[in-house]
Amino acid sequence: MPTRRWIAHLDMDAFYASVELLRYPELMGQAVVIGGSKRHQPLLLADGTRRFATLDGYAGRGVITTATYAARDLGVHSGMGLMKAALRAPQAVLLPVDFEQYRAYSRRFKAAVAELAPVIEDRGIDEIYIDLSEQPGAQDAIAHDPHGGVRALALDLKNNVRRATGLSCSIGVTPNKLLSKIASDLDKPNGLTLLTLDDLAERIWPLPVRKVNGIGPKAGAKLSTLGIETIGQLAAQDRASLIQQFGLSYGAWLFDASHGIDDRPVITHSEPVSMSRETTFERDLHALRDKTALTAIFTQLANQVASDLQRKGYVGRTIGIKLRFEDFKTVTRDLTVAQPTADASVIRQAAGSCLKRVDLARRIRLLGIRVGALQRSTGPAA
DNA sequence: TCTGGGGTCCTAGGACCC
DNA sequence: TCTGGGGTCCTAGGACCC
Repeated sequence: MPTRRWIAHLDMDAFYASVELLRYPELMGQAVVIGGSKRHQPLLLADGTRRFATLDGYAGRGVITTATYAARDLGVHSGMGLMKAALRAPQAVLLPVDFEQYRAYSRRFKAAVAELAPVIEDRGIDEIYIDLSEQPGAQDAIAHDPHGGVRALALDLKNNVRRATGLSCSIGVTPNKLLSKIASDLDKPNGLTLLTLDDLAERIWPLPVRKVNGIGPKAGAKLSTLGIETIGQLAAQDRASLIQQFGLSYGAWLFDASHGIDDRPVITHSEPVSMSRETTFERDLHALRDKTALTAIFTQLANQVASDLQRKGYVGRTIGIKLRFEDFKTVTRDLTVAQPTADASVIRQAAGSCLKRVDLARRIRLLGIRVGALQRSTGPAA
């Protein structure tokens, strides 16, 4: 392991929305949000132009998965309910999600990076970490002129991604994953940010604690009640008091993170731990009054998760369900069976016995089925 | 006008075994 | 028989991420 690592974090800019703009270039520069169901597919008119749905009057339970930068300027962002977004930006164009298309572009941008730098960790559909430390050829450039060499390599990555996909991305390059993740966000879109530990106080410490990957809503709120808003303020705490407030594991991690310390390697291969399917109903359903509909959905979820497992070549031993009630309270139940399976009827039956252990007095808004403790299946599905 | 769907990891208690 | 300690598995919930 080299003493000095160079780790890149590459994040595609407004990925889903940008893929849609390739398909509908006439929307370039406009406020566009992606989310919801296939109902609002654009209509091709007789004169060859397209008619797009807008957020105005949207009714339903969808959320925004991605918004263009123009839409973000209107105060809407990913995760926001579409009905709330419709009040803020009624004229924004609404497009349905097309995961198959995004997955195709995801494969393309990752392949374009791999041509130049093969040590890649997948972090979902639109981002990756890349270990540049051992780059053959880059090594000399890095040794002679660390910043120039690394910058040139990162620019090559951006160019290759654009050539292969027509899309822009933002890259952060630093000595570790934690800092690179923050850095890639500093100059979005189409950004390139190089930082070393010498830049910590000036570039990282002024940022809000929530910019750290791993500090979420709960930890952020607790830090705020302690008067800690920025990463610098977090770094000014002593380790012992953070451990006292947050426990040994998380407290020590908070301390290290605020000082830019992160030794995690770039993981180039990982096996899935679980696979699941879940669905939120258009209206809340009652276990007795809507028994027929619920039964059909339950069977469909079991079939879907079974076919996912079979297609990808896995079997699992722990079968579980997830329910979310009308009051948004969520419960899970699971059951570990003797023989790992990918069989829809076995999964359905085990999930059914989990369901019997839940009090179904309240109406249900979400139902899910999960299979965990996965192993690779050998031969034809058991 | 409440909040999608797909994941990972951690914690904690109880069962069970040696 | 009145009572230790360690290890692993199972289950439930929750924080967090993309």
